[in-house]
Amino acid sequence: MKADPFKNNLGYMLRRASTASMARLAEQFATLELRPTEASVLLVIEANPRIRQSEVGRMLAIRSANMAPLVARLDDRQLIEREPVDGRSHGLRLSPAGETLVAQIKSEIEAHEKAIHDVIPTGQEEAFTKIAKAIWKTMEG
Amino acid sequence: MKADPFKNNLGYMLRRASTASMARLAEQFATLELRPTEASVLLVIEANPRIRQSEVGRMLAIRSANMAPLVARLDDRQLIEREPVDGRSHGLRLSPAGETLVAQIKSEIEAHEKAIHDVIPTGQEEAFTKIAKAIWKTMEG
DNA sequence: AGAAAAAGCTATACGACATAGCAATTGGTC
DNA sequence: GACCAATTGCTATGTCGTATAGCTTTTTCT
Repeated sequence: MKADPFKNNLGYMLRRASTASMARLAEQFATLELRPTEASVLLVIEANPRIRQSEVGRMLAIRSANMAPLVARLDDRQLIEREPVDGRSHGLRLSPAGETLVAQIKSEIEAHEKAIHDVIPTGQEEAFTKIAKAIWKTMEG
Repeated sequence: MKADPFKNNLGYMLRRASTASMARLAEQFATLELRPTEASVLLVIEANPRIRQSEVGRMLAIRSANMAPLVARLDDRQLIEREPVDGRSHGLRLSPAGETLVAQIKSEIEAHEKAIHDVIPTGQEEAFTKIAKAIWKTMEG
């Protein structure tokens, strides 16, 4: 047996947990021909009809340079519709096909969340989530 | 203010926490001209002198196809040395320069761990780490 | 009116990870 | 001992998320 220098290393556990969990989620979304990032964009649009893509990018930490082709793909697939808000920006909203897809996304995410919850000792889910959020907010920026 | 569909979403918080924390760690390592993955490989080698790179890959979940160029870089920089173990594999160990660098890596990681710990309510660090590890082990494979 | 900021975009690069396929060596089984 | 399967290390290549640089057009502020 080899010595593990990352035993009980908080940052390392966080990374492996996130990677493993995202890999599994990506598999789920593959059946919808969606990547996790695309799914997250669709969810934000659904929750905020007519949102500008710059705003979506700020919420999800996706730069405008990366939002552009991403949104273009969703538009090409007719999952979203763009309508001008002013001369420089579009408001995004889901198309009917997008609405249908988001319903499936939500169900996949629900299953995914449940799978994670099942690993956490009862009563500690909220505390864990809060700490993860605190780490995010503290470490970013 | 926009509606956030990921409010209290465990998987999403995990991902953002991990991304933000890794980005900060990568900045720290940049001064050493090291990427986090390279640093982790050096730590495993230090903890297990003469380890084969296939074994390092298994411990860190790095495939042999990706290990090969990674280890080659470390060898080019003379941070590690390879000695034949049998006809098909090398044993890896740190060079003197590698030892020096690992000391710096450890100090960076210590600071990083402390920064995360400071965000967690006292007494909950261990529980949090344990849960992260459980999520990793459950979700992977 | 002019400068600064915001929005969307293209081109391009990097880092981590993936698959496919290959040569050489080792191990297990008949 | 011969043979097949597994292991090791490797190249080539693709994907995904993210990054910077630079550009145009439009809006906002002074």
